[in-house]
Amino acid sequence: MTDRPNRQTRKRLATRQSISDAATRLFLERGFEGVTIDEIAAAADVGRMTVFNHFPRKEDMFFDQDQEARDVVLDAIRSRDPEMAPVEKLRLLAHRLIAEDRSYIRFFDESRRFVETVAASEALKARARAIRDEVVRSMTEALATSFGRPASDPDAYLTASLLMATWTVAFIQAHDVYRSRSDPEPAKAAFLAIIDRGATGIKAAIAGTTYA
Amino acid sequence: MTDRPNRQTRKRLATRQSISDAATRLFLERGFEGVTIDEIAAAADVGRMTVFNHFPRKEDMFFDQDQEARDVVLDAIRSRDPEMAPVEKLRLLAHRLIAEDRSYIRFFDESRRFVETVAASEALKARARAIRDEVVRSMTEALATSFGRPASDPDAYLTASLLMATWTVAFIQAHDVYRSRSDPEPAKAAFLAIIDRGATGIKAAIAGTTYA
DNA sequence: TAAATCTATGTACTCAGTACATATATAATC
DNA sequence: GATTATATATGTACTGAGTACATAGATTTA
Repeated sequence: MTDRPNRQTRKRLATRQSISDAATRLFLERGFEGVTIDEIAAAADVGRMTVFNHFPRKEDMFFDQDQEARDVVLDAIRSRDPEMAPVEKLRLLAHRLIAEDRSYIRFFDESRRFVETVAASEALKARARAIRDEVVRSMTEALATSFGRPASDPDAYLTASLLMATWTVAFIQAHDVYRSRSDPEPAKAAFLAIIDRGATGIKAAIAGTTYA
Repeated sequence: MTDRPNRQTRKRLATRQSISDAATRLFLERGFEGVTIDEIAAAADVGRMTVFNHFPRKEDMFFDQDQEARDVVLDAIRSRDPEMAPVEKLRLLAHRLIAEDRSYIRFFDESRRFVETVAASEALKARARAIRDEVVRSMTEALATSFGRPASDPDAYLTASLLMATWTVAFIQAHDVYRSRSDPEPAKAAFLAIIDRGATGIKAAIAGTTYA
């Protein structure tokens, strides 16, 4: 199905990947602020400007894989289901993702280093927050349009914000548990407990609206 | 009561204020990215290093007044009241602040320019998000300790996050309404409608916990 | 008054990011 | 297949925020 891209594209993607790989490795080793663009360029054996060609911001090299995680959530919202309200659908999605041990909500040593690297850097935390904001906007739009409402509907915005707040707390809290116990199971349980609590609350918050 | 500070302190505060004033005026005129630190120093008639002395980050010059707003919320949480749960207390606080027309939730031309300046700058939006994160941490701690729980209690964290999400949506949505209507009254109504919805949801989310 | 401290400020630096030019590889067209 | 167009890699030179470090002068304290 998916045509193999032509040589130009293959080369471009290979260059991009080697920059991303070199950068991520260095960031995990020495921390985000402990690595310069010049060092990344040298490690990936490309010119400095090539780095900026592929990643306009330094932070983009670290958060280079998260599109898939966003799409899973957005797809769940977009595939409107007359049988089930979106909040419940996302709650069940969380349970399924945990059960299936999907990489972006998995608890293992590398994800711990990842989380710790973010926590140690103001710039990475800032970018993580910006990404969450952008996902809230996408969720708002997906919710509103899939119910035939204007894209900036306040109820959709509130719903999306509360969902994101819940998922964020669940993620951070679960990683805290994992850090102290080094066992994925209690972390998973903590994650789902918070998701369930949040879902209960959000349903109450939007009772009586289009999205209930 | 409050002793008049000594001359050294008075001079320091005066210098700080004149930098903050010059910076804010320039930011509102030309946008955050359109002003350099050198220009701010010149406008305030101080050396460049003096600016960094008082404001380690450029963004600090813009968000220089918001401590009061944070304290009002945190004080409400800290003054534990056996008669009323904290979520309800904050809901009523929101109504009171709107009724009293308090400056940090007021809708008038200058606040609109302020909000628009933030919206136009990635750096200012990033700092606003960081401040919200910090307030969530303070609220979590205030909630947890005022109920005699460990400072990082997950239920307190979820409560604080949902509260902040609600207040943020209310603020942004209300300013959207104000921007389109130029009338504070519908904006106030929009603000309180969202606060009330959020409060209902959060109460449901934390039913059965210490904080209900 | 002398010593200690605080505040303002200068110099010189690092590093992310931008503007602009250009060479080279690849793709598209005749 | 030669030619033209485009995409990618890369260099040079710059801007502007922020840091490290030194120091002068004002103010406070002993």
